Amino acid sequence: METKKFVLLDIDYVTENNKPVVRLFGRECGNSSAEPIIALDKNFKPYIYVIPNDMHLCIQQLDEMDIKNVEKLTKKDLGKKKEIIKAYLNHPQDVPKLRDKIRSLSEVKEIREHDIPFYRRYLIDNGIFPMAEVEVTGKCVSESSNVSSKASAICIFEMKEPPKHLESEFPDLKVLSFDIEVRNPKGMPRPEVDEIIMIGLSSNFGLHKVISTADSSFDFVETVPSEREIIKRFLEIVNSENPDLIVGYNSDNFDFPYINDRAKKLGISLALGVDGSVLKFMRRGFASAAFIRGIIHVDLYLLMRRYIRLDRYTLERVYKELFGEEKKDIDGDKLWKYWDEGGKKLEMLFEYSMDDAVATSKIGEKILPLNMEITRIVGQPFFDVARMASGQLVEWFLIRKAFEYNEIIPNKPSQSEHSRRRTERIVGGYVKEPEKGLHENIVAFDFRSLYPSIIISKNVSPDTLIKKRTGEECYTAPEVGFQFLKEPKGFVPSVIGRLLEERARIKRIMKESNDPGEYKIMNVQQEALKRLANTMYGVYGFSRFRWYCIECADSITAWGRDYIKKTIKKAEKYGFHTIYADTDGFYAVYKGL
DNA sequence: ATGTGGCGGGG
DNA sequence: GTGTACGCCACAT
Repeated sequence: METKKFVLLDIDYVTENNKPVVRLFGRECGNSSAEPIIALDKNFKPYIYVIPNDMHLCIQQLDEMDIKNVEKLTKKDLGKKKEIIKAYLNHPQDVPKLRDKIRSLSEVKEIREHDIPFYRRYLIDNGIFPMAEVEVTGKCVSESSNVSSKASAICIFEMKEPPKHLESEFPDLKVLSFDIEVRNPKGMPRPEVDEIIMIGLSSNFGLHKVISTADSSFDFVETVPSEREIIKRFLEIVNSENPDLIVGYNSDNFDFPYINDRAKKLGISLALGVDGSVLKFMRRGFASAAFIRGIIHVDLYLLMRRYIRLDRYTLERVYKELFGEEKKDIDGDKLWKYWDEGGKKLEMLFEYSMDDAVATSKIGEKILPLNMEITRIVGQPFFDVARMASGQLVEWFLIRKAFEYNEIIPNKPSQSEHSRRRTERIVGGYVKEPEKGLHENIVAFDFRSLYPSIIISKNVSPDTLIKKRTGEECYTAPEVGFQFLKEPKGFVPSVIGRLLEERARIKRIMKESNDPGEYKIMNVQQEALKRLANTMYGVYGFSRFRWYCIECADSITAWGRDYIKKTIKKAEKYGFHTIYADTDGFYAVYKGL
């Protein structure tokens, strides 16, 4: 038996002998030349929760269905203790196959946690976090230099015990950014006819180049004989450098699909994965996501849309917003002319290609740390986290917390429940339309984390919401009149409370820190905690969420309106006239008494 | 007011 | 893959 420590980058499962085998992908921390590790766990079983009418009869019915591996458990369901059944199944795919049948058993009141993807379940139940270190115990089963088409060595490790989470430093990861150029003389590039002419690469490990079929006097240009060789060279670089992350700009929907289409046409297998698997695409609703096993592909376009509010999200616009510098741009419709003309124009095109890859790199450097930190808190794979909306982030964070607090996770709303919820309207924050004119000597006031504070101080949570009045002490929301128990502390208020405490703790340490590197990391950590706390309110008001609670959402905004109105009134007594107010802050001018 | 359709980014 | 989902705006009715 030996142990290995590595940064957890990616996770999935494969099926062996009809049993799931979880695979953890990672690389030894702080050693950029270390080989990738794939740790296998054959001992994690899929399960769902069954809430029975009668415990004994229900177990009998499950037994008749050939579900013999069951455990009795006590869990909380929105704070209420319940005796439930944890029913193990053989394979994750048995869950969608069998759940309807289980649900319809006469002794089954409800089934729960039947739609948590297996790898997510694994992360939650084992308390391990992507982008943080894990320690595994077992043995290395192969130190192969030839797994499928992989050029480099890889360690395959068989785990004998569950993995352990290690409190670890922020990992130093190898990040490769890329960007392709296409010769498209007619409208948008069409992969059937328009060839790739350049692939620009930039990284934080010294690799900066443009691979192309054209010659150049620039040192950063590597010339190869054909488009086929451009793609092969790209593959070769990824396989030999083993970056932890690959970033692109709109690469989910353009660069990777395009490379994929061209590779198919040229008969190249895009074996980019750490396990030798090919580039895959996952349909995620309206969009698609490009996926490389064992390497995290992040599309920065998606992150930027979440990170800053802009009218447009072109690479140029985003770059200017973040760095204040203009980036030279070539009109997409004319790009092919630069290529065809050659000479000076071609050199400009090379510069543009390199520039785009570098800009992508720089944007990545700027926003990846925050998102990695969010990943370390939410505890789902970075690939997923980088594609989740803020509400989903909060929901998956709460799902993890629910496991820690021994709470059963609420089910997702059914289609009909979802449409019912959509008809419910929540009154928002208080807005006072701004007074026209140029105002001088303005004072600004705003509440710090207004909604999170209300949730905590008024204990606003679905499990503390009073449905029928008893004599217990409670908080009553203004206007709407909903009531919340003072004790015990609700699930969501507890979780937000812990987030804000942790943030305060980090901010305290920051004040005493004189190490700029450490300071920067802690600043990102507290920022991530703040963002998560501030979006927590959303889970109550978004119709498709598990913790939807319109009474909670309505009460929070009602208290918010109450607080700001009272504050404005108080300011008036001291001679301040408010000229504009919105939700959690206002601007005023001093008029005197 | 309500419904439907298209689009974002990329070259 | 314990799949399958956005949110906004323009335009029409």
